Amino acid sequence: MTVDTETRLRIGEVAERVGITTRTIRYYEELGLLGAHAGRTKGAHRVYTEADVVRLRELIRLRDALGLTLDELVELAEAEEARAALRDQWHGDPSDEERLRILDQALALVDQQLELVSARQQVLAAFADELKTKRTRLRRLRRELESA
Amino acid sequence: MTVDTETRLRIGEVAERVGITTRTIRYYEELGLLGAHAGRTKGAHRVYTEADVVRLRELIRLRDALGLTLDELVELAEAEEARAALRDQWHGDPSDEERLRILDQALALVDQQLELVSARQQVLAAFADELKTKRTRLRRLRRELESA
DNA sequence: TTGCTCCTCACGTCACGTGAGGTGGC
DNA sequence: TTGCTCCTCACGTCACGTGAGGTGGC
Repeated sequence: MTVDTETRLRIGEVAERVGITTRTIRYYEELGLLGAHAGRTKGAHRVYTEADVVRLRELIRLRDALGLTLDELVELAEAEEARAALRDQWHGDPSDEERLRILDQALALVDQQLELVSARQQVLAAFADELKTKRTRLRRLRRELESA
Repeated sequence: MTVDTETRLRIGEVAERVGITTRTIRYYEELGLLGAHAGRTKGAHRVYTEADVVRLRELIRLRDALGLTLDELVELAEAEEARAALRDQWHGDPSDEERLRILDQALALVDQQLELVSARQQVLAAFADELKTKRTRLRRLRRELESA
């Protein structure tokens, strides 16, 4: 899963690839969800890489599929940064207890997201069942009508 | 599936049962999603039945699970009313072609919703797979650390 | 009568949409 | 040079949230 960090993308290209508008991208940057490229002088074009596309897709999925608010996304991003900082220490030389703590935090987050996914899946499954029952009933009526 | 149309509910009770706020209920009424009880004098309390609770739950599910906008819900409600009007004719004595047309419209709507559900299910399934892979990896790391 | 829930404005907020007017890179 | 895409305000919109101030039913 190596990501191309060479190709420079413009905001319009990124927006099209992810399926959102440029306004959304600027808004997310404003909220601190997109680590605005530091060395950008005011008025200059924003420059992105494939890594930004991946990140944006992930944010959009958390928003749409799990229904997270942007505030929750910001929280999550902050927690991720904290974990990234810890991950840098990983190869440094933390104690085993420290490493366990890092892993357990990561596991808790994954479990939490899995539960949200599971809850949504149950709602959708129930909905699908209902719709299929409805469809069966309608189809039966239709057959009866045609054979009459 | 007979629905209690006896018990009179107040807006606060309805809100609690459905899991939304009273503001949302009033807003939906304003948009025409909730057939405001006609004979209500200005300032008088709104009165609901179990049927309204069922309807609201359905609207909320279409909003949350399928991501429909309120505009789309209004459209859908209008289409439903049109179908309800036709259903009243059903027992009247429409031609067989007319009946077929009614059934086909209903089937088209159900199919359309099933496709939306299916699309959402696929996204969630892919997400769940990713999270489970992540979890497995984290757990393996954790075991290795503990047995060291 | 006393709370409690309801009522109607009406402004605030979240997550962007949509121009206006101007500048920069192939 | 000419389009095209980008830039920054800044106001608009959708779907409600949140009081303010007042009235009605157990």
